[in-house]
Amino acid sequence: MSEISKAYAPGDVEQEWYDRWRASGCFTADPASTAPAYSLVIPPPNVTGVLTLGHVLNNTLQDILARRARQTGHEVLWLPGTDHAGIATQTVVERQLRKEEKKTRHDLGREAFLKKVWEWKEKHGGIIIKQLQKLGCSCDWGRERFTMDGAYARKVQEVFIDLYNKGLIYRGKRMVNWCPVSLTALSDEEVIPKKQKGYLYHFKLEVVESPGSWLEIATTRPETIMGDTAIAVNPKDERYAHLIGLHVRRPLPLETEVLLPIIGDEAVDFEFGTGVLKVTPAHDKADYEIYQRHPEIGLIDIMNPNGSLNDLAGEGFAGLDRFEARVEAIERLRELGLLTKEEPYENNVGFSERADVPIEPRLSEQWFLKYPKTLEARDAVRNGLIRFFPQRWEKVYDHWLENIQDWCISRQLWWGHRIPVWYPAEGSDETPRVQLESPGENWTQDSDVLDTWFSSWLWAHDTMDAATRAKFYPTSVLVTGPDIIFFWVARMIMAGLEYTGEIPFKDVYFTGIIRDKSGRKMSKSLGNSPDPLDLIAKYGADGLRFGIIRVAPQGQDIKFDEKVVEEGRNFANKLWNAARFREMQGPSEASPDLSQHELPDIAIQVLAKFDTMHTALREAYTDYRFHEVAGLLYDFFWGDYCDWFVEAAKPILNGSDQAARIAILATMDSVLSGVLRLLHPLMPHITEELWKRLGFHAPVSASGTGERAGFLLYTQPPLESLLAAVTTDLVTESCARTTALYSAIHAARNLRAEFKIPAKQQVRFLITAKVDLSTIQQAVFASLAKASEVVLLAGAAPAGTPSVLTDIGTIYLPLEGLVDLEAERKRVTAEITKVEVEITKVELKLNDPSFVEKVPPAVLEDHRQRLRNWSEKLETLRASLVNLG
RNA sequence: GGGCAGUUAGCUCAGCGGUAGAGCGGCUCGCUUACACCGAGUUGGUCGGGGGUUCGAUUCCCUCACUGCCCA
Repeated sequence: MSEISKAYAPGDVEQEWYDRWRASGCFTADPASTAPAYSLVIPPPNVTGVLTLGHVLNNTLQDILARRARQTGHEVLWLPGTDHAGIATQTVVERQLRKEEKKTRHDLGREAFLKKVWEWKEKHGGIIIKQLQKLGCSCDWGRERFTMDGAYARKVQEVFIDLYNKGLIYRGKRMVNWCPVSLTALSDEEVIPKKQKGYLYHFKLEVVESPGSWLEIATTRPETIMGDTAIAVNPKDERYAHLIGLHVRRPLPLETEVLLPIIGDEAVDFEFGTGVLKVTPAHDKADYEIYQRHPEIGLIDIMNPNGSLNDLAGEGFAGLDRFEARVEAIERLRELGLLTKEEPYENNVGFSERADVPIEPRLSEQWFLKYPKTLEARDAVRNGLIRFFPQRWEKVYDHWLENIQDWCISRQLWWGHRIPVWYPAEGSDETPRVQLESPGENWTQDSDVLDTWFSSWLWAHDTMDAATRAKFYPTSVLVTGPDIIFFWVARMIMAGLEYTGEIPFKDVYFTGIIRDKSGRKMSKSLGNSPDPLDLIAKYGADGLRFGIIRVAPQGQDIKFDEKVVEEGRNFANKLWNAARFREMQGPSEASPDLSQHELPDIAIQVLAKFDTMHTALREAYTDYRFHEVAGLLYDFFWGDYCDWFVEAAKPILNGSDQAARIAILATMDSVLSGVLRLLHPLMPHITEELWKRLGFHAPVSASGTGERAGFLLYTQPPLESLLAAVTTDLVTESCARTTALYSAIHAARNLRAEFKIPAKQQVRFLITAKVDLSTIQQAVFASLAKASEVVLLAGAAPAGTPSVLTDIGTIYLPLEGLVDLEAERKRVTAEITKVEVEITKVELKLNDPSFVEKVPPAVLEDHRQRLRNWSEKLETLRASLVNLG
């Protein structure tokens, strides 16, 4: 066995194991396997994407589930891939084209441009995949999919055709969310409302039929005045109702004189502004609805697709950007003497998710989908067929489905799945056709492509071939962020129900969102998003994984601090060194038969702690409490095993009792082997490495013979209690004895510190024991309390000796004249006061008749015991105070 | 405007009806042959405010305040 270095260096270890797993086909799912299936599909990251901490969290969780499932005997499929991210990818390539060739996509033409995008994808599109591999993700890479793959893309178009034939897809001229930068329509879900500080502009208009009476109007968008076709008031509003039917003169553009009718519409809010609304049907969703109720007012579109104003906006406005036009409009109103007030105002403005500019409501011809299977999708979650973790997202999901709007699925882009609709040549009698292939010459295909989500909603099933689907669909669980609950989760449920007749997954786990130290969302522009690859280089993938999981409680957002990764790295190092320590004691075995040994109390205690931890861990897995899994392993291993058991074991390992020594080593092997197996899903590389280094890789069960058998990755966690061979009575007693011993050691160390005994200095302890102390227990006490000698006394120690009452008896620290009696009296007196307070608290409860009557017997007994303990302690303290004179 | 989270030690967060916990930080010791990416000890909290239910509330209910997110 090679010697183990002092500090764990993850770099090479992680790469080597990852390569070895892949080379041995450990991640490859076998549809022919008879083992129960466990499957998940990756939420496909954007091909233009690079790994973020959000991906780290999300994919580590999936990897944990996948690896845990393999260890517990499942045939696992974790299917990876990326999506083509229509807008994002097209934007990236267009930018590159502009920079390198000073061309636009129109200069190249559709076909040549798409060729460029594919070239870009082949060259740069795999970055995030490589990064996921660095993280240790055990995806079945042979099944990697892309939403533009031939077969998948064909399926997307077939679905369009099918839904069209079912009458669910239609084309229509509607108000849509228009992105003036990407020059495409967006779905409602792609619009992010942001609070914006601006102004509410008030201006007044004279009523034509009633000179001298003015109407004051409040608006945040004076630049759209040229598109106004009416003024609306609420017919129930007594201030204005009598004006309905009259007119005002529209102030802009100056050169065109237009009279706007004053109309009545119930939708007008009395409270907002002045209660008088300018109606701009072509540039506001609510106004468009008013127009639909009052079509006689007409509509005027004054904007170009890029957000600048067109000729209809009139002289001085045409050609201006919408925000320049706003300034200009205010100026004109001021000049006309119509502007009455500029009031600071904060409102919500919809921003384009991708381009991060305010969207423009715009009337245009688009394709829409009436969602299929909405009722079934709702019921699936309502009835618990699909479970959400945390459960509260069910309400959000339900609410969205209840108020669902048709989905605008067309995008004015080139990169994506082109809409399979064909139009006949102009002048032809033919009607458009919806089909995959061109009907022939002179037919032109719809120039739009489909929303990227219209392809990814098929991800759960159309990424699989027939055999794979037969074995692995529906998938077991989906791990994703709550921010795409509508974009993806809900739609995937509908698609699954529509096209497979089944739910696509049984559980959905929603992760938290990773924020920076001060709670801000991570973003490129803020520069507050650390590169996970840097973190991996610095702390190892295992350290990063463990650190993040340990601070990621279910469904809570995470404030990220590099410190947590450092802690993960430290834990890896602790594990490494604990294994190193074991190695120094001689050969180890993976599954020692503990029934062959007479186990010392401390061994039984640590094994019992392991069993308790293991039980809690199994429970934590059942409802996806990963941070608890990490916490349980961390606390057990660092605290119970390293700090206490290993330290307590040292005198035995160095002692002459060979039977005890061997029993301790067997205990260490059991615990280490158990911990490595349980920790593997969280920290795959280091555990696999140590598994091998400790020689545990010899078959654990006789059955394993395949290629996978030698790997920890395919090794079952302990199937039964490590203490199966020990009677429960003995376990209880051993644990009680050990707990008493350890707390006595703690008290003794505390006593040393109180009297400022240097850590290095060995001292004599006297113990008036109230229990039998075995040789081993005495040795452990001496070793951990750094005692030169432990003397068991029959009676009390000499007057003036500092002491402490513990569960094993009174411990004295004889200091022969070194004790400052006054200081010691002070210490004891302070202690007495504390104990008296505790006694008062317990007595208060016990003296309350209703407490004694109503409380459960166990609690009552607990309190009585507490009183006995404190009283005993008080007596001892009082005695020692007397003792001090 | 509606909904959902959150408010616990200096910081990040667990706990959620019966003596307030962890990690980090602070302080005091210690490079003791697994580990200084460490060990020992210690400090530190009227569990956001106010009501209520209960023998008992950080934990359940109501209400208010602030913070964040989602949907209008």
